[in-house]
Amino acid sequence: MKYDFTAIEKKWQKIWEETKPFAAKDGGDKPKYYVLIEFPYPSGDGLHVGHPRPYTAMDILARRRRKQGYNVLFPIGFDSFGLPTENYAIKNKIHPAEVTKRNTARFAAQCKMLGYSFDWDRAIDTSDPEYYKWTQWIFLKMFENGLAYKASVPVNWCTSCKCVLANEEVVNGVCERCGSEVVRREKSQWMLAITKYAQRLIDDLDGLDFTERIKLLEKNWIGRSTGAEVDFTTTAGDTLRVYTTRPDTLFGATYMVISPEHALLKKWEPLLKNADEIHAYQLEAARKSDFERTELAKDKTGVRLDGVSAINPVTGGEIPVFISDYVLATYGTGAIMAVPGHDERDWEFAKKFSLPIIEVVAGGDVEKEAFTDCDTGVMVNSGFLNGLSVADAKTKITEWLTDKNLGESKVNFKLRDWVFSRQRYWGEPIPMIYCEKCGWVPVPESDLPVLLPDVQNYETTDTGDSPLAAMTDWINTPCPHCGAPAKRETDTMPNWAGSSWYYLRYADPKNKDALASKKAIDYWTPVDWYNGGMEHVTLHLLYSRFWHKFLYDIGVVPTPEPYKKRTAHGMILAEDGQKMSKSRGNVINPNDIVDEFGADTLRLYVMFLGDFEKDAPWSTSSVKGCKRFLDRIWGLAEKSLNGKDNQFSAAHEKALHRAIKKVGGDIEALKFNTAIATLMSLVNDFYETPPTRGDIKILLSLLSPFAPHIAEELWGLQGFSGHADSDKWPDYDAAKTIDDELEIAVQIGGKLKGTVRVPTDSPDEAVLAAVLADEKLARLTENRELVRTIVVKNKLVNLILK
RNA sequence: GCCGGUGUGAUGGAAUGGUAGACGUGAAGCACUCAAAAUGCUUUGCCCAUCGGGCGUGCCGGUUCGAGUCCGGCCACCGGCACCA
Repeated sequence: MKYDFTAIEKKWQKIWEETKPFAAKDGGDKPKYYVLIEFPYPSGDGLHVGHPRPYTAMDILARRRRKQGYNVLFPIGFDSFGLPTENYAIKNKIHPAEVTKRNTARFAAQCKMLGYSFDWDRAIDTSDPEYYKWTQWIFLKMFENGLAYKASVPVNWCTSCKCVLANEEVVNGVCERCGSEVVRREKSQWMLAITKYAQRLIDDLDGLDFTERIKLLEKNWIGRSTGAEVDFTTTAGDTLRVYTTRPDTLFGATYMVISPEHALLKKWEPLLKNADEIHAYQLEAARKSDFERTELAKDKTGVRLDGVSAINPVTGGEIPVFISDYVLATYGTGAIMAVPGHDERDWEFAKKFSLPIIEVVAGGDVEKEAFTDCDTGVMVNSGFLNGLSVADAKTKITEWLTDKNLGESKVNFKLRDWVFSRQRYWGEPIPMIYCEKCGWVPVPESDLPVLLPDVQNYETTDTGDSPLAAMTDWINTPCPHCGAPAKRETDTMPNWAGSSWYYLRYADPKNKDALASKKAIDYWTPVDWYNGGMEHVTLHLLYSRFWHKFLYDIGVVPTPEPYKKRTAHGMILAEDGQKMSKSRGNVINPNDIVDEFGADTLRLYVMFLGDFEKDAPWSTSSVKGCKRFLDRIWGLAEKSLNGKDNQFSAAHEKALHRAIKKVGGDIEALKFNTAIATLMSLVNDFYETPPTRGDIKILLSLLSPFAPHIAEELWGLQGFSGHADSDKWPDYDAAKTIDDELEIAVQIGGKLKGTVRVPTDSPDEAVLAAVLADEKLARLTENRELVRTIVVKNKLVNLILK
């Protein structure tokens, strides 16, 4: 009989659909294990061959855990709110909800085609009102706790489309759609105070089993720095507060720079003799996009404030104040003290504007370049700090500033609060109402969800408001507080909202009274193993950790962290080594591969093609190697075999024990490629010496997480009891993985000269005797004095001769 | 510029400081076949060669009995961040 993968895969998928062997049970005797993949965004293109890599990996893990006796939760859902769907809907004039329905159906069918052991009964959809009701509820809780606030922040504004653009929509400083200029503009937006959690988001990484590169990326992104805030008095009378990480260099501060957006500029306007020039500079800076501001960074620009200067608090000297766009309004206090001797940017600026450069840390040549080394320098020209190391000077000056009430130590983060408003239709409505009298009033919990109304036109508007702004019937609503006429918020949430808590909903996806029951959350969370893309580490992963911590603080979840373990997969590249993308036309569709080779082959291949954590190019011609492997297994296992079901043959006993150990260990270490190589070797052995029933049973049991359909089919054909996917993961006997006799490498002076065979665990003398008994090796040692012998047990002998 | 990562046969990739190249692809040969495909078996890092020997993991050095692996200094490529004071 031929290996008819199409029929076999359909058969088992139907059985799984009907008998639901992968449905998770809420409770029971077995220990729980929660395996999570990043749920897909159901785009119109369907699954591409990149999706199966992480999905198959986690499916293998989930299937192994079930065989190990765990109660496994391995859920799936759809992150369906978002811009691509909305744009597709606009282009094709189909309602986004309709588009979502079609796309999710297609994705689900594709996932089923690949035989994933998801618990489909728990499938969720972030655009389902029953779901986003709770996304809105969390937002309300955040508002209640002072974490959600409305603020005016700079956004990308297209001068022609008259609307706000996402950063991704700004390409080389111009609007992606119309090619016109994009400027920064202040706009009132809902914000989430993620910065209040910055310290905890860093600290709590320590206790988590995340791969190091993930932790590092999050830490760098949050960007903690320690320094001090220092007050400078000005001739205008106001205090100008700066943030610095080098308070030790205060004596070397020869000028100050404030950002063009700094609030004091407005106040100081009457005092400024060159107000026009400053205005022009401010306008120019505003006109520049972030992109230009950083690209043109090499050449420093700025304008000196004519009419206001500052006093250095330690020297008492009067120093000039500049505005320059190299100082960011959004970091620190939006103002800096400039120490050109010890900061590269300040040095450049000082050179350009011929400002004095004072050396306050000895060790370099400040006339040639800024000396920024903190470890070796000694303080000079710094009054009471002279002679101290940089570290000691930092401590002393900070104490001094605190003492004199001129400043204090301060920690800053690069992380900014999260801009949470989108002027788009296809997202969760932000459940807030604006009342002239009461201000922003939250929608009462009992009125949730605030349903996304049906609109005729969901295109963006000329005014930059959400398409919802035209829905007067929907907008106008009485104030929940005083009953006066009021208006709903028309902005929606960003696509990261629904995915920030979805793993909680899986615990209890149909709950109508809470985002999930306390019992279900206590039982299932935290997620035991979460795998996803590296590109989500600084967005989704961070956002969801933030939300989870908030939910922990208000007593909704029992742990401070949502995910115990996080790993990340590499991308599958096209055959040319480039990223797969529709525009390059190099995308591989999994359906084509499944049609030609079968789902089991595709699953094997995506796991076999390289190191799971690294990018790897696709190769259609290599896929057939995996198909051949399955064909060879089929050839061995479809016919009737001798032997007992639960006994290994003497010929294969060692190889089997080793394979059980290796495959299990490799799955845990994400080394799926070598796990499959081990199985391939085993099959090669079986072609040399025919296997017994017991041998084949183990092979199928180990294979079943990787290629579940064929394993199950052959299991049945052999008449083994039960199913391959529920059969206990086999145990190995460490003693039986060891050979009786080994080949020992023989080196002379560190160079490999030959090998000898000796019994395992032979004493050193026996090994040496074997070496001398070898004619060739003995000849090489003739007439030479043995100076030293190194023996590595069961591995190698190294003879050092004179 | 800063922070990561990577560099191994024709090729995708294996190798707790201990026999480099497992496993797969490709290629060559043999068997089966009228023939081809499929399948099975064999060979396949490079150089000289008869046994055998020499050289080999981006480059240069170091540590070590022994280095793809550890250390120092380069080079190249990929990714992220980028005037964060």
